Amino acid sequence: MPTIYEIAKLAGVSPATVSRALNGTGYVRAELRERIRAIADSMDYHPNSLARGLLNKRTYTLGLVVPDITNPFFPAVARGVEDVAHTNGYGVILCNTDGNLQKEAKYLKMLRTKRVDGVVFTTSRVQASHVQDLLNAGVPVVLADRRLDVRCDSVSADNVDGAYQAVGHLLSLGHTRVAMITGPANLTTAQERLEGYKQALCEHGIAFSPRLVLEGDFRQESGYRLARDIVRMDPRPTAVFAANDLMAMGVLMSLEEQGIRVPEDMALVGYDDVVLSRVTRPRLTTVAQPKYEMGAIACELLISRISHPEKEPEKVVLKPRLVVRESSVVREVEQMSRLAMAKKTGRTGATGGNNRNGQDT
Amino acid sequence: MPTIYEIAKLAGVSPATVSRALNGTGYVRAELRERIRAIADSMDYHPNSLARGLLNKRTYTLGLVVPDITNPFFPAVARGVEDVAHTNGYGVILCNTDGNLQKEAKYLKMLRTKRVDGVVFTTSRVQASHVQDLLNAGVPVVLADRRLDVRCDSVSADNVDGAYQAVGHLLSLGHTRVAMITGPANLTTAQERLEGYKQALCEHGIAFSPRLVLEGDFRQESGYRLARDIVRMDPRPTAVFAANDLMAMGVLMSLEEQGIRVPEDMALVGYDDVVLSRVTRPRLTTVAQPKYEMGAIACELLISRISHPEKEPEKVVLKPRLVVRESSVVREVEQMSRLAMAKKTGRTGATGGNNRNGQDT
DNA sequence: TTGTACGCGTTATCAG
DNA sequence: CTGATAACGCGTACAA
Repeated sequence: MPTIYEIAKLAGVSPATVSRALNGTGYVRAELRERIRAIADSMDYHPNSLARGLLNKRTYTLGLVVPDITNPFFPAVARGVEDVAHTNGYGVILCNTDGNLQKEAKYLKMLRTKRVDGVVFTTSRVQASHVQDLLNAGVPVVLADRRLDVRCDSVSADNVDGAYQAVGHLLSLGHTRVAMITGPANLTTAQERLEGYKQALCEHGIAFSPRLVLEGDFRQESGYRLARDIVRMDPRPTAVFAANDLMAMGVLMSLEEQGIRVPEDMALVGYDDVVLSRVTRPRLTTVAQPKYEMGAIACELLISRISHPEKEPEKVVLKPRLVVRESSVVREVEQMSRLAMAKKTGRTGATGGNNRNGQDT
Repeated sequence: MPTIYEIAKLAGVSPATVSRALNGTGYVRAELRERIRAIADSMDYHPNSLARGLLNKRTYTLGLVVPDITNPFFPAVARGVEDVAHTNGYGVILCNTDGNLQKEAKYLKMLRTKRVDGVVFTTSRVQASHVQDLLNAGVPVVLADRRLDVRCDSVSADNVDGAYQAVGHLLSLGHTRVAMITGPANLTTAQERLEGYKQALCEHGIAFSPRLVLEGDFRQESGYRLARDIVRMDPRPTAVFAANDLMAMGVLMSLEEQGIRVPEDMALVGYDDVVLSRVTRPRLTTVAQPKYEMGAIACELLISRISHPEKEPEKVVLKPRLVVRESSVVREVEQMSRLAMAKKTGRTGATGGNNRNGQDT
């Protein structure tokens, strides 16, 4: 690994001049600068960011803390973070905590030792104190998709609005008895989605009935199980809103086994727009979260805060988007558009190349 | 950010002693060591890895280059890499190249500037020269799931064997006319899977017929389109082996639309075991790749090479595993086991908690 | 057992 | 326009 000293020697100048020439900072005779650059290139010189960071207290490295990158929600967020980071010259260190506080603590220690310039948190159960410690130490933090009672920037999606859109959609199709399968009552996302359900009913002048609300656990099996309870209700609901796609998937399977047609006999809407929801039969109407944008905005907030440590914290709330597919409306036109789509594609890739812009559209 | 100097001042000793006390290196009076540690803790001291790295030429940071973390294949690999890295005290910088060589070059420049101790490559079209440059610069490289004519460590899955298992499975069920939809002919994975198909036929004494082989592009649409050609063949094949799950998914949709039952009228096997294959109707028989293990082993190889730069390169080849589900065999028992599974689960999580060990099982 | 002093590679400051 | 020098935080010979 060559250093500016060796380059300086070869160029017959001082290290300081090499530094200036390479960084374009300060005055260097144009011709000399070119010569130095050429020499640096020929030596395959790469500046040492450790030495740099030691001096200017900037590492151009960020930390990204997720529970598990393997969980389908996070790759899109991570991609958003990483893209913005990269275009701004930052690298991103990935941390999988599994929601384990000790692991989280260990990762944070590593990040601090590496002197990262900031951290994006996307973990479900963050320890408020962990975030606070970071903040106290002067390390900027942005929370993505998490509400936490800490004074820092954050991005999240409006779960109330998402659920409101979903249920509003069903109600405007004429349904009047809409059952809901919620998530665990202690999670804010679940609470907010229930709230949206209530608001939609209210707005449409339909009384809220607690008996139509069943608590699931965000896993497929609970949807599968609770669907049977819904079918047995008297009078039977004509539509179901599941607080996430996994549970909706379970509902779908259960209904199929019971010979109940979707959407003809029972309409169904999920939440999250995981890839799965595009390939079920019928394809699932659902609420898409702007995952990529969440990551991207989180990273923008972070980078902006790094240069302005004292400005007021921003709380960005993104709007989710209802994606109407086949599980909620009887007539459909998607079939044609899908075929049209297929025509214009020609890319190949080892594991099925995809493109991020197609992620949430 | 406190330094050992400030700690030294408070403890009334020299910085060197603090360093020794904190690192447990060299002799320090036990009582003094404890006192120093206590002071360090109270000051929330974190060693500066930049200064350290500058000195010992080790950053304990690795680079992970993937085409796109959003592509369902890579999170599991990344998780494998990251887990092993973390347990060995390394951090991992994530790089998404989108298969774009210029982006790749830019990332590699960043990684070199950051003086990462090594790099794991998992990108589909790696530039051999990029890898070679790294190697020449003394940066250890491990290739995961990629064959490349470069002298370095690698891990990959045996695609020939996977295809061989898949087709062997169909043949032993009594099928004699098995069609195959391959991937792009220029990709080694596609070539190898075709080779496995041929070997299985050969072994079972069935002549290879080129007319039964159709070239897809690893995308769902090509499976959808080619399925029609297969149905029109005379005599019609009774089974299809698709070189990946996405194409198998397309086949499934097409067959359903044509009123051809799977597996009764036509058996189907895919490749990759993406999550999707678990929720289709019927669920897809497929070949599971040990993605997590690939990542984990890649990282182990890398770390081991970092300490032994001169040892012979290792080429690890992992065995894929056939996962028999409903799309290939008429009688099924999975239904029950699924219900049994459901009973013993109780975890919750904001976005549907999952666990990585369940990834490939 | 502890302290002193140097160097890792850069850049910023100050002379020249 | 260019060069010398100090400093960033740490670990480690070497001296005490």
